[in-house]
Formats: sequence, structure tokens, C-alpha cells
Amino acid sequence: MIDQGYAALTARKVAERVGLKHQLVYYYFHSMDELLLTAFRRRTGQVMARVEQAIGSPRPLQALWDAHSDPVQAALTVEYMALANHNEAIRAETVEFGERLRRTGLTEVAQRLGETAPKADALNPFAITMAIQSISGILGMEAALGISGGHAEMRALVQWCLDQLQPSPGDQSGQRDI
Amino acid sequence: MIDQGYAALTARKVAERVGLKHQLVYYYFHSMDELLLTAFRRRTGQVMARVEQAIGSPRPLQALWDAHSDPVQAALTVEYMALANHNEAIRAETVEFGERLRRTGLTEVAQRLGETAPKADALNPFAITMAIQSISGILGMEAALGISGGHAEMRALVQWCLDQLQPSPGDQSGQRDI
DNA sequence: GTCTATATAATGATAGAC
DNA sequence: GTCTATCATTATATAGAC
Repeated sequence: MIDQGYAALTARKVAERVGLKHQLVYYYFHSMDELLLTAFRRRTGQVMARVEQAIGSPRPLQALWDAHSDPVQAALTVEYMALANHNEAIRAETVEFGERLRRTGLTEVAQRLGETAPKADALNPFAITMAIQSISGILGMEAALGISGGHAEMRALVQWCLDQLQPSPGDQSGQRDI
Repeated sequence: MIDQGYAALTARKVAERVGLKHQLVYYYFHSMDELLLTAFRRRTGQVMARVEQAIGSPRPLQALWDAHSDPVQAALTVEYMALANHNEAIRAETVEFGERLRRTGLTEVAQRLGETAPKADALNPFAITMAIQSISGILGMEAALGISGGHAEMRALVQWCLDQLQPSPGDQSGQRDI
């Protein structure tokens, strides 16, 4: 799926990779759609576990940012999003997972923001979380393709913002400058 | 392509939509790959025109933000990005287009930032442009699927930032608070 | 330009032997 | 569980009549 796309994920190719005949796919799964849904669920579980681990770290926002930087994961996400636009079962699960993912660790982030960030209505934890996920996501998707323009500058800006919101232990510079 | 995905864009379906036989596709195009590339180029041209128009408006950043908010366009972008991950010709054109798009109006944005924004190294025009494109892009992709959590909060945060960077004519509040 | 006809290959899925 | 055999469908693409 990563290197050939969801359209190339056929029963024959799946079976070939595990050294079996293609008809066996229909022994283990009722249909290709069911196989696809099973694979999708396994992945959302893995992503959720990684995000929960990030939230539990000393610097949740920084960890959340790092967790989404992988280009390979981003390419897979693009594939599943394209799939979700035309497969109703995948779409429904994507919505459910997306909403859940964004609410994960919201209270923890809100608590941290209350401690260190300036009081501004616009600095909503929901918005901060989404900004981090959005920017790191696009960064990964573009990196997977080979686009790099503005990436270093973007990382610098995000790092600056993260340092403002959650100063690292050894860094006291700039806080409250925002 | 929008409602069935790139994999469902077959010669038969294309011909059917214009009321002709599927073999005629190979009269107008050498192959399906060529048709796909032609469609992609037509679209990048349209997107580029819209962005250039936004850059030329009185509030470039605001206009850039507005120009990327369409969920239908975002869904199409996802489709082409997935395609680019497995089609070398589309990938090469995507990289070229992406790099060009991000540099479009960079000097104009830099000039505006120099006039109104606080002097901070992190507020690089390249980064600002990418942040706007990233967040509005994800917002659109998610909206196309039906995800809405955090969107209102995200829009509020971006609007707050945009107002800081480029105050609208009738709004003097908050500037320099950043 | 548009058509019919056709070659070739791949797909999802089922039936039944072992 | 894994296999062989098979079906109906669809795909890209070409050749040639009109």
C-alpha cells in the first residue's frame, strides 16, 4: 500500500507477499473491503498508542510534534484519506478516529498551557493540538514526495512557538515574550 | 476523480461522461497516464492563478487563507498526492508545482510583514506562508470527510494571528500584543 | 473523428478436492 | 488450512472500417 497505493492492494499481491495462493485471502477475509478495514483498524490502534505515549511525556506538545514527523507514516495517511473519500466504511472509521485522536490528551495540554502560556483566548488547547498535527502532517506528506521549500523555516517557527508554550528544562529564554 | 478516486478514473468512465466510446480516449491521449498528467497540469494552473490573485489582494495572507478553504479542492489534492506517491510523472510535477506555489508572493508577504509585524526571526515569510497553507489544507481535507473537532478553535487562532500580522483596515485592536 | 472488433492481462470471488 | 480450477467482469491498448 505504501509503495503502490491502495488501488494496487489486490488479493493476489497480498497472498504473494506471504507466499500463499490468492484465493486464501477469501478464506481469512470475507472480502477485500474487510481486509482493508482490518488493516486500517490495526494502524489507527498503533497511531493512537504512539500519541498517548507522547501525551504522557514531560513535554506533551513537543512529543506530539515529534510523533507526527515520519514521512512514511504521512504517505500512508494520505493513502487512507484518499481511500476514505470513496469507501464509506473507511470514511466512518476515519471520522471516529480523527475526532478521538484530537481529543486525546486535551486536558493534559490545557493544564500545561495554563501553567506556562500567556493568557490569550486564542491559545485554545484544541487549536494548539490541531495546529501541531496539521503542520507536522503536511511537512511529512511533502517530505515523502520530495518537497522541501520552507520546511526548515517552518520547523524553526514551530520550535519557537513550542519553546514559548512549554519551555524546556534548560531554556528560560524568551518566555513571556509572546 | 472527486467522488470515486483516481483508481476509478478509467477510459470507459471518462468516455461515458462525454457520451462517447471508451476507445476514443486513446485517440485524444496516448495513454491513461497522459490523460492524468494533462488533467493534473490543468488543475495546477487553476490553483496557481487563484493564489496569484490572492497575493495581489490588499490582505495577501488573509486571501491566501480563504483561497485554500474549499473542502472539494482539498479532497482533490489528497487524491493527487496519493497518486503522486506512486506515479513518477505526477510526483515530479507535484514537487515542481509545490515548490513554485510556496515561493509565489513571498516577497510581497515579506514586505507586508516588515511593515506591520513585530521583529522576530521566527516570523519568517516562508514559514508563515507554509503554516497558512498547511492548516487550511488539513482543515479542508478533514471537513471533506466530516471531521470537525477543533476546527472552530483553529479558525479563531489563525484569525487572531492574521489580525496580528496584517490588521484589517477597521481593526486596530491587539496589534503589537503578540 | 467515431465507430466495431479484438488481443491480452488482471481483478474479485466461488466451488470443491485433499 | 491450503490447494486447483474456474467464472464473470473489467482494464489498457491496438487495428481497421466508415
